[in-house]
Amino acid sequence: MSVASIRDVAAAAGVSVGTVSNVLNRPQSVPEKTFARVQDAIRELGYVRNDAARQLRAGRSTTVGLIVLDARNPFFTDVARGSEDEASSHGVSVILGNSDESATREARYLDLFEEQRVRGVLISPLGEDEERLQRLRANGTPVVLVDRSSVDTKLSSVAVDDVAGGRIAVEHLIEVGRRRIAFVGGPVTIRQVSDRLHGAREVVAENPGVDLEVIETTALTVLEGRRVGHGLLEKSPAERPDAIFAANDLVAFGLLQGLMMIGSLKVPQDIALIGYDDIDFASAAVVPLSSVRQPSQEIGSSALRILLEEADDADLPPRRIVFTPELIARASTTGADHPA
Amino acid sequence: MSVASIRDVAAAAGVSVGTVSNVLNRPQSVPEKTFARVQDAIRELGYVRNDAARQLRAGRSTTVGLIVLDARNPFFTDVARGSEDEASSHGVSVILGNSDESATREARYLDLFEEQRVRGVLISPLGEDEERLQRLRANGTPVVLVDRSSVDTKLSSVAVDDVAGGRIAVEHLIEVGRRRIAFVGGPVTIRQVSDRLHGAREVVAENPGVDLEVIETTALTVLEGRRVGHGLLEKSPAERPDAIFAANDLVAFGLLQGLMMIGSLKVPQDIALIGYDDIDFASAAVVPLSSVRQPSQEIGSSALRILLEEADDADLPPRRIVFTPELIARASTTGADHPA
DNA sequence: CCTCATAACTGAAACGATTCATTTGCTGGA
DNA sequence: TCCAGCAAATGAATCGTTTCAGTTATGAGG
Repeated sequence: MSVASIRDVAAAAGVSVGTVSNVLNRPQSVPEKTFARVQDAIRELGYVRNDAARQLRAGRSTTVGLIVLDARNPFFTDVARGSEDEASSHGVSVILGNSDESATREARYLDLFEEQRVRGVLISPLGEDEERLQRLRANGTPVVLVDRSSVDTKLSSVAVDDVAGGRIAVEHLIEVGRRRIAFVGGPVTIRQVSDRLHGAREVVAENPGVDLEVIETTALTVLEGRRVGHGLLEKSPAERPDAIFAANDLVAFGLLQGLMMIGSLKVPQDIALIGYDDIDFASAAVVPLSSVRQPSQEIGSSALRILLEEADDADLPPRRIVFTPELIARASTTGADHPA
Repeated sequence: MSVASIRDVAAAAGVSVGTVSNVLNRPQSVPEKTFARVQDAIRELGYVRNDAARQLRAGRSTTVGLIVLDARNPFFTDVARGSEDEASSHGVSVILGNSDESATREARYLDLFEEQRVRGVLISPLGEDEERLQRLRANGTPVVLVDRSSVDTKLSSVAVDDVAGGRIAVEHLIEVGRRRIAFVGGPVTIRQVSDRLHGAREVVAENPGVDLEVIETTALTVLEGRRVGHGLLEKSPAERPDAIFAANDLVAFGLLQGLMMIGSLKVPQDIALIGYDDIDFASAAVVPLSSVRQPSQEIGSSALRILLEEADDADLPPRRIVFTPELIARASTTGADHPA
């Protein structure tokens, strides 16, 4: 049951292989009658293009590779979704690799993509080591960094401005009337965390009368959030913050649990709460959670667009796109549309 | 800057292309000195195998395609992980497609995989329509269904026994001393839901003195769970259930919120609660949630194993593997290790 | 009826790796 | 010295597609 080739189709339709190829790739250049005859033969034989041969001849594939740090992180699935949609409108396919924060896995996917001669690579890289990526780029495979700016300026990148995100969150808290603000998150060695904190500090500095307390956690998890929330219960209303900016939504969830379920503080009445990332669960929390949303899909689609441009013109200068995140205000800060 | 080919390597090392190919594919058949010389040339030129040419000649690729219904569902990411790990130990790569429950996207990925002449396809298909998959199989590409048993018996499949899962959950509730059990979930048109309910009913029928109340929801969401939980608050201790089996963890979360945060019932003291899927958040809930875990990674790895066996021997009879899920008992039923 | 422009079609060459029937180079035994 | 036997290396043929220079058919204009 070996599969039909273009030669078989040509024979069945009584034309040459060149004509079949034209039907496939330049349909408008073939008269209607011939076109139909060839199409019939294709259907008859169940012919399916052999991508390997196509690619070998063309020297390039119509596939781009995407390597993400964590395939189950909603941020990355949205990025993937954005790039896939953009790709399909250009007749290109995206194949996804999940490095899962493992250097071995990352390297394996890079090997695979390189052997496949992909049109380009989108990657949220594990480390700061760009050597391999630079080399890839130098050999003619465009590389676009996702969610990380290039350390030096040799590679294009698409990222989000976490400093701006921190600003947005705290500006919002001030706007709804809060003055004693706590930042909860950590470790601050994570770039995203320190950037968000940095943005928060900027805004506080610009607003006299507003205080910022930093409560560092060891990880961005629900458990850590709950621990901190629990700790806050012991403070008197005067010493405890009247608003919290959590470094991500998971921490915010933990805080919500610690404050409301274990203790009996009310959100937002006693303490307003805003998270970061706007994960799915955010809107489904007991008190729907305000958050800062990153334009994940746009990140994916513009990364892909840049990639294809670089694929067409190898010596385009590298570009860096930085998106600004967006405020999603919900009941945990506004008190509005409280459910149930 | 065109990339080096095997010919260039051969020239650089002063050997024939056949010898380079042997170094690459049958290293032990090449004397050490020659091997080293060729390896040097490869490194020197930065030679990378052209997979397209390799595949064209070989007639088959070393890639298998995996199509999942929802790339952000932890169940599927675990399945993917399981198959990737298994694949890499066989020198095979997995490329992932996310159909996102869209027939168009599913079809697009099938087209892509077919043109790529993948070694086989793992798929959790959208509908019951297996025609296309049967055809693929008939043309020599093995297909293994994931998380769905084949309607007729033409295709191999790997799935989980949801009836058994329902049994396990309710048996556990009975074991911890509960007698008035409620099943919360829906719509029952979802096969997984009706199977779990079916298992629950079986166990109740076998245990005199145990009652089952079915509370159907319109979707398996946190919101629906919270709505039901809220409703239960109005019932007197005598009429309300003393245990709830939620059709999945999201519903269980909602119930937890409705019962504990909006009302003031205690879990598990007043009502024991068990969910299904054991999602990440389950262990991070205020009261860590008991759940039923599916062996997702094993599903992925055995699906891949079957696939490769069928790829090697095309007329192996189709197989169906059914896994039994596993109980994960936590505080929401046992009352143990309550945090904070 | 001829010429010539154009449309339609043809088919050989090329892409790069693998395979395998041959050739080359050695070594030891007679 | 010759040769059998074996290891090592060779290189042409092959996979299926695309491309493009070249051939054939068509038809308009004279």
